[in-house]
Amino acid sequence: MTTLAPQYDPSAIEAGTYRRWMDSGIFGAAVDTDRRPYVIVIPPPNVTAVLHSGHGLNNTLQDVLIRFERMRGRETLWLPGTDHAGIATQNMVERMLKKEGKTRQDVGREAFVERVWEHVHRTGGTILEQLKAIGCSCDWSRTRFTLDEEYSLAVRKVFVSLHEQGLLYRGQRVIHWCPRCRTSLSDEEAEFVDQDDHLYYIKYRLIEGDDADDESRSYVTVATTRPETMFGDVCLVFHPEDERFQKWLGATVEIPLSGVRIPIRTSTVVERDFGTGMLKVTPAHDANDFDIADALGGFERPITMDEDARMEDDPRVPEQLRRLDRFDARKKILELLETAGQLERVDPYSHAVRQCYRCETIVEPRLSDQWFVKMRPLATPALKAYRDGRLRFVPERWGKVYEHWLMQIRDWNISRQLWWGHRIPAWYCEQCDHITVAMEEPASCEACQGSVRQDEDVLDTWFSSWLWPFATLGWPDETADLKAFYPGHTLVTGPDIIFFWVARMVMAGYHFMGDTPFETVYLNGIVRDPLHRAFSKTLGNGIDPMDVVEKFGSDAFRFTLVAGAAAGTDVIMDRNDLDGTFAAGRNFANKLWNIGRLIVANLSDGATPTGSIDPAHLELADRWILSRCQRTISSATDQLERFRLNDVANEIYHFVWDDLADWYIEQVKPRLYGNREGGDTARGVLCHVFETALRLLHPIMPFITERLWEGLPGTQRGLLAASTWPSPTQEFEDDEAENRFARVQSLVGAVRAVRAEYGVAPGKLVGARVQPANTDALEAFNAEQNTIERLAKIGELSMDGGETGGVGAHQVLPDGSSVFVPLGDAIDVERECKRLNGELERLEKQLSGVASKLANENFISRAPAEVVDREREKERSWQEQREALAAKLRVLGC
RNA sequence: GGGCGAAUAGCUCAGUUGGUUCAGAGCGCCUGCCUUACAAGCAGGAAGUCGGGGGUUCGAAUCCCUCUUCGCCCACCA
Repeated sequence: MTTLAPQYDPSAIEAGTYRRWMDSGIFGAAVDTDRRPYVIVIPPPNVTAVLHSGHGLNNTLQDVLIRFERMRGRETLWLPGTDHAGIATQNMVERMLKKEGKTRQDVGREAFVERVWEHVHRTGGTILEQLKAIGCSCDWSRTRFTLDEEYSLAVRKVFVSLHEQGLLYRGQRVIHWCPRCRTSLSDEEAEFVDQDDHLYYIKYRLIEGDDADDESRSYVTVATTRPETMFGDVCLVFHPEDERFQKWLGATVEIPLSGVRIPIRTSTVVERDFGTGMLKVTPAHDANDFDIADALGGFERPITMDEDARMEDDPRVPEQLRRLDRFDARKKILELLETAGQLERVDPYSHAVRQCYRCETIVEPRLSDQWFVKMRPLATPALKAYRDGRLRFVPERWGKVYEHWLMQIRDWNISRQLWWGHRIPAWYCEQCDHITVAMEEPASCEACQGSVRQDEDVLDTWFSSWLWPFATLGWPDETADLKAFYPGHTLVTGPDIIFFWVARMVMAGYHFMGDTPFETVYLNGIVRDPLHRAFSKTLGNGIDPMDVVEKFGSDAFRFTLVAGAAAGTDVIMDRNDLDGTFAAGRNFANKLWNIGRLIVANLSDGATPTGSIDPAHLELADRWILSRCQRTISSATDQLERFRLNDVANEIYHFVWDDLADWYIEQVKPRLYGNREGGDTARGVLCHVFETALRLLHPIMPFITERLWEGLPGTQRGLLAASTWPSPTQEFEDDEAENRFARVQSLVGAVRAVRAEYGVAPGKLVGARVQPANTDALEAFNAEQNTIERLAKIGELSMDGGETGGVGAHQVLPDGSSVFVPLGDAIDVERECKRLNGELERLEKQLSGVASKLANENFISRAPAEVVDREREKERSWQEQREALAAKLRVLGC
């Protein structure tokens, strides 16, 4: 046992404590055990990420669950790792290159990928070290990376199997194209953002017949938000039942500026009330238009913009517009249309456009060849799992979001035109049309033995992360890990990736493993600033968890997050007020520390070994705290099982601070000091209760509890992290003791209130006479004399002081009993009267001031209403104060 | 356009099946205390028409309707 410093210094113990856990190997999961497994896979952070508060919250919650289940005796596996995060990481390295004035094309694919690996090897995995700093008890021996060689094998295996099963195909579709990242994106990666925009009404010249190139031309007006796409138009369509346009069915119009001629057709997709009721169809640059043109049949799909979203160098595009960026082109086109008199009007129009989720560039719909996964067959079991209750969400409402998405799921574009990621295992024949899909590079084309070249693209990052729960365990091999730890149990993540990741993991889990990868999805909230904005790098409003750990300790950080975040609710943190934000956790850690110090200081001589408390010697306060302790155990266990982690934190907090520190410890102090009667019992109970509190608190505050645990007496107690969660039993539950102690508390509270009110000096004893409301209460009070006297010994209260009748104050207790607190001997009545009279005088002066103000017509009529109200409020509160003072003076008889 | 959520003390938020325990917590504020575990503390205190309105009920912060204000998600009216 070592001595403890008066103030808790987390930095002095945390690193060493973590090392002891690591050395003991308790974070490692064993496969050869009878214990029931409990598995969480970490949401793998980007390999180049540094820890932010969101990670802090997410991983703390996981660690709380893991440590809780570990202490409950389950074989826990918390599997850590990182994600290669295709676009994000590639962008990061591209930005680095840019500083050197280079692009990835300049350095070439191989050198670029080499460069990314270098970066990953140099700075990657920083975040994992930071997770250790906040106490995460992952099984680090099983750390995985989504680009590990074994992991890549799983990814290829999945690609090949899906292909064999007919669930994977290469198709030409209009996909979301990010011209900045120069890659296609899935629907989920192209997020909606509202934009104030314009609707342009453009006049297409009507060609009456083949030879109608005369001046009797009329126009058809079409509304569009993207005039720059019009060179890719293949027809105009209106609703087949729209009377207005019937006469033009089959007619030909000319695309403005380019003069390309296109027909007018019909489609039921058209909304008659929108725009002019006439829609331009651009199959290569709009997904809907693609479908319309496809349904009509027989149209080309001209691509009129290149990969950088510049107007294509193509005969369809007027020469002066070629190579222009799409938005510059739009401006130019509008000018030209205006000049030509073909811009009928421009309406303001706000709508949602899609942008790249990584760089926020507006995406351009673009026709291209991509690999797609047929999702509907995969979605079916994932939906069923939710509906059958095999998979549940906390909070429940997210389940509906999950369900809705799966019901309207569309095929998943998994090709990315990037260099960083899993290269698509498909090889194209140079001679024939055959595509060879295989685990390893084929020597030649399967069909014709021609030479082959591999697909240039890589796979969507999420195409590897959706395998995380089983690919990390060695799949497709039938490893011992896989057998032992699949399916897992809880997934803790943010609601923002329900579609990207959660739903897809469930689909992959059922498809490849035949079971859900986890039973419960716990969605944590988002960490926000005081203006409720999410933390972001660009806003600079975030809090670096490492700063907090350094300043207040990991436990303060963790406690604040856990206590402050009910499931699914956001956590507010103010980077400009770290002290305020983390006060609860920091103060609580210090409180624990000092309870520990008191115990250590008083336990050295003759502590009763924990667990051998003799019921016969227990006093009321002992029975009370043991009962409260037992209830806290039951309740905390229950709340933890229901994922109400904030309730767990707050309940233990109040038990430790209010019950243990403020009442029990104050009550037993007299027994603790020296060799008093009952001292050993008090020490035994105190030790037991505190030890229990440490166990309960350990999952939330692992460092300080481990250190304090180490300081408690008892040989070979081992690590708290490897110890057990207190079992919820009824052993010490004692309603009677709780009720009776509650009466003591109310009595003591009443006396304290009187003391504060009348300025009784600290340390000065006052007496109290209780007139119990009924015989039950009378008995109870008589039985509690002992306890009350104990409290009296700390200098606040005695039951025998004071004269009946004399000067004193009455207080009514919740049970109806009344307390009389004689004050004659405790205060200098004369002086107190003088003081109170002085106060009263001052109040009267203030009151007459405000009264005359309020009587002043000018004031009432001219001053702003809220000022008048404020004065009225003042008057009211001063009048109340006057009443209170008068009452006090009456009590004191002056 | 559809859906979900939120509105409770100055601030950030709890409040589970409608009922003594419901009007709470932390921070902040006011008063008094350096009491031998802790001033990162102790004791006491002020502070809220539970967003507005209506309804159900013996009883509503809680259930229903409606309005207002915010936030999020989904969506092929270009």
